[in-house]
Amino acid sequence: MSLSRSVQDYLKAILELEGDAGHASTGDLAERLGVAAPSVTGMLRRLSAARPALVSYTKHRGARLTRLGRKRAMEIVRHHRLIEQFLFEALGVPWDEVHQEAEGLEHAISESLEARMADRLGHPHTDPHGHLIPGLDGRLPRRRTIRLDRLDSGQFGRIAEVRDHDPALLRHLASLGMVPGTRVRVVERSPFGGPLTLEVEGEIRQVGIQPSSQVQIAIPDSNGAAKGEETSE
Amino acid sequence: MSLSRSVQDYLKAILELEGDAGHASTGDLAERLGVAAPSVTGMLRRLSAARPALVSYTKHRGARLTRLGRKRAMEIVRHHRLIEQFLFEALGVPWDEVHQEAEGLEHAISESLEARMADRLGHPHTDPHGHLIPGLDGRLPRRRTIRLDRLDSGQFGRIAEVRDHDPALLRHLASLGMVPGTRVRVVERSPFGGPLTLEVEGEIRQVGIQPSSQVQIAIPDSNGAAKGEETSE
DNA sequence: TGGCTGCATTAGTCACACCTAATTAGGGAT
DNA sequence: ATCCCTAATTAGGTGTGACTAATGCAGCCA
Repeated sequence: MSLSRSVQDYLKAILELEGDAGHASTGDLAERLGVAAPSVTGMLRRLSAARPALVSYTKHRGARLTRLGRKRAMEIVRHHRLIEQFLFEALGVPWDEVHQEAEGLEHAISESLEARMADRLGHPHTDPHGHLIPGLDGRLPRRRTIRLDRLDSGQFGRIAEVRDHDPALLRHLASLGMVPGTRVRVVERSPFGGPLTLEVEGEIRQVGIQPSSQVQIAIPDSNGAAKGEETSE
Repeated sequence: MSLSRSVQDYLKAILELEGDAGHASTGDLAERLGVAAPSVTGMLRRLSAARPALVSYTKHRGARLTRLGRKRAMEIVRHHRLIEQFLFEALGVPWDEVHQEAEGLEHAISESLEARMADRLGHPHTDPHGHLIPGLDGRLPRRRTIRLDRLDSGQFGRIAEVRDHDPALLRHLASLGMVPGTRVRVVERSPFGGPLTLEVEGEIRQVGIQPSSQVQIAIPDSNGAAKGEETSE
């Protein structure tokens, strides 16, 4: 039983909102998917009524993915991120465009084509925005990150990933050299949501609080796996 | 105004049937699209009622594409064939699988991604089955071909293109070395739909009438453009 | 505890694209 | 000219996924 395009989009959106808030509310889903709230209620009812259920849903209390729903969602995310990486690496599509392209292609690609792409890319672990690519089993390694705007003055770290929905934001970040892997240091935090002063690749930059909140900084493993990188400074 | 996936599939099917028979009948469309005949009638009514119309349709008389409909259909065929060529050349997808993959991807690819793929491939003129790829303007150069099973004994020519819908046929042809560009000669024709005896790359082969009918042989230009090839024998 | 406010749900439609069953039209054979 | 057969159309219905308008619930503030 294959899932319709709409259903796939709902599952992916629920997965992402769950990551942010623990559950996906009707309103948030409606906004993210660009549909009216009643459409969301209707879909959640159907998804939770299906056997086996993909979503668990209680009225007025939002939705969560079931184990199976999460698996399906992860498969879609795998498609999406592999496609992004392929477009970026193999075809040179700019990193602010790959998300939009992948949004359509993720529903059209076959498993065998996906396998071929992964092969060609050497089975990458991340997409162009630094997001981890789930394995074929739908599982992801855990990775601890912290939002750049939550770092204190003087702290530093390496950019792990950036939110990919807004092309303008991505272009802005790229123009500042802020791509995954880049090392940044917080020079100063202005209070009350003012801009951050950062050191990026030796340059001092002012970055607004909004863009900063879209950037995740890697938290090094405590067991020293990433120690080499940290001490190379 | 973008066309739904179904509409795109109808336009493409009408284009192909028009090529074979001059017009697309309800029944033929239903068979090709895998839907019931009344569904086709309904769609043709909608397509011909739309302003601007994509299809001209008279009851019991089948459908034809309008100028605009043909343009749209050609755009889809361009997507399809470029994707086939890309999968074949850039990803090594076997030629009997590319059609099926492209069937889904053709509806999901953006113009800008298509341009990038065309660029990467050096703006190819044919797909892996030898079919011509329409230009961005939706136009195709004319090319004269004749079905292999219509060739007389002793005649020879170069394979221009082969039908791509049946993977088993494609595997069969590939196993005989019968791919676009290959030179074949008709050694003998059995009467009453018996097999053809061919010479392919120096080998003598028996080929059934059904497979032969799916192979188109190039008819050399009369002005001698392809003369060099013909006389090199 | 009562009431307000905002968010969510129910109620009722619509368009799209499909289906089966019943009817009608076209075109060749008698 | 009529009959018959096949193909196509009309009639009536379904599931999906969306919408607007109207109603209902939850949680907060007083």
